[in-house]
Amino acid sequence: MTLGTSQLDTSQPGRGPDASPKLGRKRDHTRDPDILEAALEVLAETGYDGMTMEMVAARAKAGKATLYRRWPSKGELVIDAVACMKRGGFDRDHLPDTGTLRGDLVAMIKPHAVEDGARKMRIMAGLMSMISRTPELAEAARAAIVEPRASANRILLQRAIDRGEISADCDIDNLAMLSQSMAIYRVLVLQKPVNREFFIGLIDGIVLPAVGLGRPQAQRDGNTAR
Amino acid sequence: MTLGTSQLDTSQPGRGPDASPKLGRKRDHTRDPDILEAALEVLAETGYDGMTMEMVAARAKAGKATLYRRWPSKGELVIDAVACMKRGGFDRDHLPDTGTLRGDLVAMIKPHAVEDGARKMRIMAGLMSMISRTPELAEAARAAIVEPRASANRILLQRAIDRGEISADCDIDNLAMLSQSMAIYRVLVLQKPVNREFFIGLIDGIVLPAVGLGRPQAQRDGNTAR
DNA sequence: TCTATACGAAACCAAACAGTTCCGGATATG
DNA sequence: CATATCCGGAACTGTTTGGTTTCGTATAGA
Repeated sequence: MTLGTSQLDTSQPGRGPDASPKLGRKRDHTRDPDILEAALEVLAETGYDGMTMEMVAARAKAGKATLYRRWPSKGELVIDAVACMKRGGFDRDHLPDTGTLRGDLVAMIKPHAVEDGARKMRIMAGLMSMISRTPELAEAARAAIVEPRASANRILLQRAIDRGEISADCDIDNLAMLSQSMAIYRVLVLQKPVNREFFIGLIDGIVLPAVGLGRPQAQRDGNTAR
Repeated sequence: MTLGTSQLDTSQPGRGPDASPKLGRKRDHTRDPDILEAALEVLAETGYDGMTMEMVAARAKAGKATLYRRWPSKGELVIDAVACMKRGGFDRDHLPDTGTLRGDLVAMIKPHAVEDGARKMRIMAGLMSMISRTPELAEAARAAIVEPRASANRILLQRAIDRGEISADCDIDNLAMLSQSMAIYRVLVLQKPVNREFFIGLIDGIVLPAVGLGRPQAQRDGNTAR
């Protein structure tokens, strides 16, 4: 949904129907961003079940009461935190446009993007146990963590088709998810680092060959080391 | 679910020569297989943190005391259960050999294998939260759940290379993990079913094109359709 | 300055759960 | 039958933790 603004808890005594407080501080939940950020950090470090509200409160230098004033439960807080994690979403207009598919794909692998991706993978790992039991959370995670990159890849591939670089028959949908899938697998299952070389290897070893661009043997060194 | 003497662990028949008790019952932890099986079921259904020893005991129609007589902790039980989950491992000698890579890959997609794979995905999901904090568990899960299929794929690809069907340059390692990666992603993140069509689509849309066999529009009809 | 409000800190409560202990019963051996 | 062992079930303990309440305080508006 929208930011962390669910509905205000109206359990405070004597609140009038008018929502605008005439007196006292009017700033409304200033600490929300800090708390959400803290929740994401703890989530990435300990996973959903290992995470406690006290950890989040301590990390955000807040009190547990503040958390519960704002979110009715731990689950809601996590959903909100994940949903608010929109940063890193690739904007349609800021996508690389190098003229070749390989150039575009490689240009996507900025150090910042890799690092941010690793963080997201860790968050995703922390969510895994809960994700299969909370469709709402699954959707939030999908939209915030993996969909941005997948749709960016989809756009890049579509552009390559439009300019005639690759065939229109290509399985764009699966190809767009490929790097994310393999990255999750690598981090969560193989427990190996996801770095630039890994992505390059994927591009040159699978994606480009799969779209008929062959293996660009001259333009880089061997990645299929065994 | 109802067990009826699983063939998981054959530790009870031939007792060692040394440890033979002279009196009383000599059956040694007969219930172990049932308990391990129950642990896997509960694990798949509720995840590691949601799983309780009482659930496992109840499912196995055993007492909690029996569990703790045999395993020192919940963690140890889970590690053992995962490690004992060897079934479904593809034997090197029972792999399909149809003469073509596509034939072999498609032959791997038996209904039983798909169903079993889905179960393993669920177990893996349940383990996720714990897996990053318990290297021992991570290794057990990798060896029991994903490695068997990956290595089977590797063998199939290698055979295709050996017979000259595909180039030796292919990124075998990544290709062998591809279907597993995409399946995990699909089940856990996309929450869509992993069925035969999905795997066929992967083979025809990505794997075969990536190894230079092109898209087999002519050789098989109706398989790549939606 | 006064006042209402949101805040952080800490105490508190109830439920759930890992792990333990005890006991009656089943069962195989002698 | 006697005995030794293992089992299932249930009661019990101690701890953790989600969630609540209380209270002193900081702050912004009147």
